[in-house]
Amino acid sequence: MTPKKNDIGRRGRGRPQSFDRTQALYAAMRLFWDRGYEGTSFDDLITAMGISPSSFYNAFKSKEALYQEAIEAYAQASGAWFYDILGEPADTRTTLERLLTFAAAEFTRDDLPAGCMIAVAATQCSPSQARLRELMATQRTQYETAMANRLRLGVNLGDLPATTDIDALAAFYMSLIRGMVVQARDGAARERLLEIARIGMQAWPTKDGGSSAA
Amino acid sequence: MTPKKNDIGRRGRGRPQSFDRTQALYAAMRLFWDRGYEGTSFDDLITAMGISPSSFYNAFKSKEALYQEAIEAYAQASGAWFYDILGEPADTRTTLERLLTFAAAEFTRDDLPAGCMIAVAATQCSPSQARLRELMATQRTQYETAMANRLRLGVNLGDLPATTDIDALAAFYMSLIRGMVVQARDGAARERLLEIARIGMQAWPTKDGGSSAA
DNA sequence: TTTTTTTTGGTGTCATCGCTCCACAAATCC
DNA sequence: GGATTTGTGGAGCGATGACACCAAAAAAAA
Repeated sequence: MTPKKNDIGRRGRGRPQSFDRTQALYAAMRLFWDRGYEGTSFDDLITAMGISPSSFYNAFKSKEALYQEAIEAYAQASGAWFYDILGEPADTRTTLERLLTFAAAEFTRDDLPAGCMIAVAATQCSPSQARLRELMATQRTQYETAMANRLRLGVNLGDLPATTDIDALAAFYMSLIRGMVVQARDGAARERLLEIARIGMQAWPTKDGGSSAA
Repeated sequence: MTPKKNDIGRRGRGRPQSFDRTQALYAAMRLFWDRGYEGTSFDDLITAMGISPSSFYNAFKSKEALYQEAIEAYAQASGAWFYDILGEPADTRTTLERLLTFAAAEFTRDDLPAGCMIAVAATQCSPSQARLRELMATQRTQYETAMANRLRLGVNLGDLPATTDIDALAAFYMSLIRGMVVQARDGAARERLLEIARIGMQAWPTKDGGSSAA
């Protein structure tokens, strides 16, 4: 709570900002996370951020620009585990298992809104928000591509059969994760998400690429 | 386009409605389906329904009441396949397989909005829409409960191991379906959803309740 | 035909949304 | 200290959202 200096430092002469820009951004992020873009009003934002409209406009340009910044902040703060785990030097199956387990935990933290800010955002919105919708779809595609790349590496490493349909497998696990997000937002307990994750790992491809039926 | 009589018939004396209430309701349903509740404005609605504000108010009471009617219409028209398939006299695995396959097809019809009206609706919304949010969560719970009941029947029929965690398995498949909805809304092709469904069936419990690993 | 009941089109209204403007305050620079 | 530069609080604004009202219209009932 100690008022820190702005992270980008003084920009020259003139009156300094009376608020912590980073802190305000995080407050906005949490609101957007919980309520979505359209569900968060300007007044909600400036109240939660503790600043006036003019300060808002001066520091963040517009609600839409703030949302984009909030997404970036989310990706770096609360979404980094995804890429972190993908980059760990474990075998591919273990990596996916850790990813799902971590997702279950992250989606049910009691110090942050439930679920994920990006996973199901702007899937239903007014046509005037088409840009936002495409932005979120792009974000989701990027996460899915990152997973696909890790799975492809798994094929190269011999962790997965050469016949594996990488893109489909990535789509499957991302679908599962997004469904977990809906569960979390509807109030599901962490244990429930962990069970979903465990069952999801049963779908992991076998050497013969076939079913798990006896 | 021929003006049909209202499906509930004349209600007595007085001027008859000049529009088809059912048709107007379906037009509203499609808008809500595509844009969500908050993303659909009053003007959008009356334009798509082809009626005036007073006719709207007279016939549907309010936007929120209309939304509830739209959900019911959706459940009966575009969501019925879910319960239909659950009620088919196939073995449990086949039933789930058909459910996922049908979902992939239904979520990518070109004559209707992509995805599902309920699966990811109101997961992020303003606090003023708390009632709506709970309504949608309840709807989702009902679909999940219906699936759980069918799975429980499967245990009783011997289609599933007695040790199966029914609720977890239902949560898993509903999560997958909801994730498929996000994929569909982001523009995924039907084939992609079918692949997700196919992979999802790999997670089907085996007799030993264990992994499919060799 | 007259009365009664119901629907309709058009307009008005009140609140909210997302800014925007401006006079002032608080720093730095000289 | 004065000039300059930048941020701030608060008031206001145009647009949109979701109705709400009312007089006219159109049908059945008498």
